[in-house]
Amino acid sequence: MSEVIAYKLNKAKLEKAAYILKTVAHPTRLAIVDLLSLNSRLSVNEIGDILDVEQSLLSHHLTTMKLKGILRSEKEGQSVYYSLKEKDIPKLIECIENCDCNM
Amino acid sequence: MSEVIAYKLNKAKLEKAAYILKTVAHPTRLAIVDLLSLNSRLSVNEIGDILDVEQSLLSHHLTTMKLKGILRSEKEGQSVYYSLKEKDIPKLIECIENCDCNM
DNA sequence: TGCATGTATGAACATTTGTTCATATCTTTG
DNA sequence: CAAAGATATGAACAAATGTTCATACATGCA
Repeated sequence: MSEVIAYKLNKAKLEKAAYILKTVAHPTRLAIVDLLSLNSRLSVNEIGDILDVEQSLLSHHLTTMKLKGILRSEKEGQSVYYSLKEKDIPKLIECIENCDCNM
Repeated sequence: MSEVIAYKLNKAKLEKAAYILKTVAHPTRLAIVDLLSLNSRLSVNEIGDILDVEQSLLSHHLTTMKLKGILRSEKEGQSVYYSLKEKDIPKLIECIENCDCNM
């Protein structure tokens, strides 16, 4: 007769967490987070130059990340500056860096 | 004349991190991590009962997670017990829980 | 006003992931 | 050894994501 084994997360939390993680789980988007954790704000152009990502693709990524609450943006002249909205996100990277999972 | 703005992660690290994050970024797989952070090991059956996931689907998830170095498994009689191989992974969940990103 | 620059958008397509289903394998027990 | 239980596997299909391309929009400047 097995006991009910508890787990702490409910369905909604699990879905939300997965949703956020998915948003970040991409090399380019991780790089953006990393970059913005070291530089308080950067324009789309600057990010594109540094990461060497094509303009439209980068814009799609940024839009997604903003939509999901990870980034914030402010328009200034013709440039749009993005910055981290969620300060805890870079911790994910640290956290992952310490793991030595296989590939 | 803009300076080169450094970022700390190289391409390989970014790809690896994204790869691990992707593996975890799924409600069922997060639940598995959560469950196994609270119970040192569980059989496929137990996990399936608790999470109410169909056998084959669960097996696919577990196999993936094992392949990517997140879980470990040991066969015992007719059961297979899974446990967390990577102790830092549950930290991701905590980390994410503290964020208040949009949905 | 018209051109250049910076950014966004949307549709089409490509690729990756998730899910289901049928079936195989292994182990235990009658 | 046959049947039942636990888990894995693989192919087929479905759905979600990533990428590209063409083009639109906004802003600043000649």
